[in-house]
Amino acid sequence: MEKKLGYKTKQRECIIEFLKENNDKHITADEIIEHFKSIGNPIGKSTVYRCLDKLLAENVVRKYVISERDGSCFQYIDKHDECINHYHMKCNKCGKLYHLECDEVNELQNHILKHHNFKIDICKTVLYGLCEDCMNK
Amino acid sequence: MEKKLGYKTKQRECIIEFLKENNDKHITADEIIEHFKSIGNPIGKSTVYRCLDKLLAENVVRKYVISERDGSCFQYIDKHDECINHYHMKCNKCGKLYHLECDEVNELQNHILKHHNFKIDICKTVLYGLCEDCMNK
DNA sequence: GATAAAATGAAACTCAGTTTCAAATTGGTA
DNA sequence: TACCAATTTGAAACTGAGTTTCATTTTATC
Repeated sequence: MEKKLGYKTKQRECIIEFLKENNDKHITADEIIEHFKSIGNPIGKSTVYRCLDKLLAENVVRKYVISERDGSCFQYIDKHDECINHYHMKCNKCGKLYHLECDEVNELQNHILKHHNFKIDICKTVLYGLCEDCMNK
Repeated sequence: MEKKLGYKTKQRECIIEFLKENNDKHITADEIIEHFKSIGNPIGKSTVYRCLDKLLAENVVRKYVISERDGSCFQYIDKHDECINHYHMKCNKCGKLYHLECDEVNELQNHILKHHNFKIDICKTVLYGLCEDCMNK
């Protein structure tokens, strides 16, 4: 078993560190670019995008495609955290993002896997609809 | 009750007609533009996009955001057809799109509405994951 | 230190979608 | 029919996320 991790570079380490520090948030590529520019340590656009692609392939980060408009979000995967079992629900009207943790909903995954032969990727799946606040308006 | 339908224009009628004829497919804005260019009756890009926005607001068409890469898809809503009760599942690997019709899955909507106060919009929601073929590779 | 493989970054590009604005079309109304 | 305001059109320029190119730099290894 070889590890094909490629070379360790300063840029890569910086990006990982930044994502680690913010692993309770969803961070966009642009936010990474802006952050390093603002602290006087700019990292090129293409480097950031390429690095994120690699980190995704290596399972170091999760990618969320939440907005039609804005860019994809990334989140560092903490080995200790088991919070991969929640869905995202996004309101079409106000744009607010909700986290849905519910055993019954998670059961759905097993159902779809068993009966429809499809293995759902919770991270990439966003349930769109109308939130309570917007329903009552 | 006034109807604020705006003016009827040739372009608008052509686009509606084209979507009607293809209401078993998912049509992108670009496909509309190409179609009318190819038959020698070009419709401007901005007109197509604006028209689709309006048709969406008027509930004449449904909009699907299926691909990260390609454009959104539109589908004419046939009044007689009740087929709004199916989800889309998209394979992360091969990109293939599957239609999921299943009472048990649809039951999920009620559950989420009752217990989590969120009204899921089936059309806009795409379940991402791995399809059978790609799982076995 | 020399070397090959891999990573960087500036710049130019792609592509879906939006904005701008002058010109054309629509649906009244005199 | 002629006129008019409101609306729609479309070419062109723009936006913004993400990609590609390629010369230069960095990395790990010998």
